[in-house]
Amino acid sequence: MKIDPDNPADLSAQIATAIRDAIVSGALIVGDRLPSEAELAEQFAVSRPTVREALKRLAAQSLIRTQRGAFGGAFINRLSYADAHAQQITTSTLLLGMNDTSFDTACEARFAMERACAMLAATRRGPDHLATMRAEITRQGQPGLTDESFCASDVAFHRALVDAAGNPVLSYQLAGAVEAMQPLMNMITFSARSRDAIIALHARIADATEGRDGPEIIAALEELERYTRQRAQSVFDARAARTDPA
Amino acid sequence: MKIDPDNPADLSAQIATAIRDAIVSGALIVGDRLPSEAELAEQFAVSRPTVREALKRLAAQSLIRTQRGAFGGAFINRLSYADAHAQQITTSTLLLGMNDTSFDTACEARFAMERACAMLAATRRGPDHLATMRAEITRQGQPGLTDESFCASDVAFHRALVDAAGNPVLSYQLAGAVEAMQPLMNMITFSARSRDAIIALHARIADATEGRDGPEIIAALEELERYTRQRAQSVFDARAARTDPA
DNA sequence: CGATTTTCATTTGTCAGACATTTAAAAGTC
DNA sequence: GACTTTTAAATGTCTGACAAATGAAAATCG
Repeated sequence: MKIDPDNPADLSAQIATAIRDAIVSGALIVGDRLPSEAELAEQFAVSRPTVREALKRLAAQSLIRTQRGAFGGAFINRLSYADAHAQQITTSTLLLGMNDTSFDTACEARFAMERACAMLAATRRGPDHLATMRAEITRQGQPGLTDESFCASDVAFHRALVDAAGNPVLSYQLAGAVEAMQPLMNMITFSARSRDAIIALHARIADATEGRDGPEIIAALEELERYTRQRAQSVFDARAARTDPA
Repeated sequence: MKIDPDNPADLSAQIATAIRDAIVSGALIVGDRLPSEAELAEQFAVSRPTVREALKRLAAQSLIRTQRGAFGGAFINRLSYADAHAQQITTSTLLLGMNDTSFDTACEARFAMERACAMLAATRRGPDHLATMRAEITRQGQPGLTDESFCASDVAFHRALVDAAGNPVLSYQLAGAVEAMQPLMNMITFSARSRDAIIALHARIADATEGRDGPEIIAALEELERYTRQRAQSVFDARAARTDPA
């Protein structure tokens, strides 16, 4: 674990990279304790604040956790699915928000991936997944629900479908795709009529999931994608006509 | 943008979260310049090193970039697909490596997602994608190729297939699933015969992509998943028999 | 002797002040 | 006007220090 002292730029970044590489390569494993900040400072021939900046970089990625006190220090963290989930959602949200990704592109990716869960969900769905889906459908039908709450419930419904696939890796990957779409979906105002159409499709998905009919889930998701993109298109068209009435 | 000064724990984490929230919510947009470290220190009523630790946390997630000199400072970074790609691969690799995720689970997720690209890839594939796929197939057939190189070429082949779908969001999401599998795949030794089987399936995928036959791509990928899992199983069985000859 | 309390060394969290380095704008010069 | 020099602002780094937490060891007490 060495750094290049001739490169006077970004010492803390170099140190962080060196330690990260040691973790990824397996030289440092979960639970291992890093040397104390003072010892690291001596090893890398830098000051303690510089070491600390490097450690904070790693902490930001949940690679280490720190503990104060005697026999405390920085420990290699087990990257949990929950941590990875959260990171993925933040990253995906920013990615969509900052790169003027078109609604269609995001929508296409999201439904393509969600359909990938359909067959597994049909096989492995349990009563809890079905219960969640039914509950969210009920909520979506309640009058007076704000658009934000409707979208949140929509996300919860689809998460239940994804989780029904019973594959944590798939759930983690899909989290970004499904949840990051929410800010984009929030830009769409859902009329009562379009809500009914969506709820009907959700019911169709829930029924198909209950009946373990994978192809039917896929068909319903395709229909939902088509409908969502059409709704978005009309919203965007209306907005364009309002701001640019030429 | 406020922090809780009564909570004396993790001031730098609080500051980082406050700024990150401002970015995610859109209060700070790409290109905006944060106040200088000295000004931030004054605003949050903390010292400059503490502010710096917070900024390094954000830099670790590629949320900001810093520039030295007059009129320098910390600027909100545009999160590029390339940055997100790299982060995703690191996170996914660590996730698989640290949570004793079974090979089957990872494999199932990876192929499920990859099949989600098949229809789009059949529609949108260009000559460059085909060329890459053919080139990698050729490389995979060369004698004397190490297992690591074979796996690397395998990843490149599948990346080409994913990229052929022509959806950057999908490419970003898939990067984690496909590339993070590589360390797991590297644990498998590929005999000449199993390489031939894989190459044959790759050729089948390339042919189907060329013929824009989405269902055939999916069928070939399913076959490949089956074969991969079978190979892995026999490798693990052999290993278990060697270490535990009871 | 056993249980409880106290002490203490270790380590992270934070602060203050300082200097080096980089950078671009502003001032000066020909 | 074009070029050079100066300068102010900002990050990068260092030194030294103190506060707070924490678990182990020592001391104390029943």
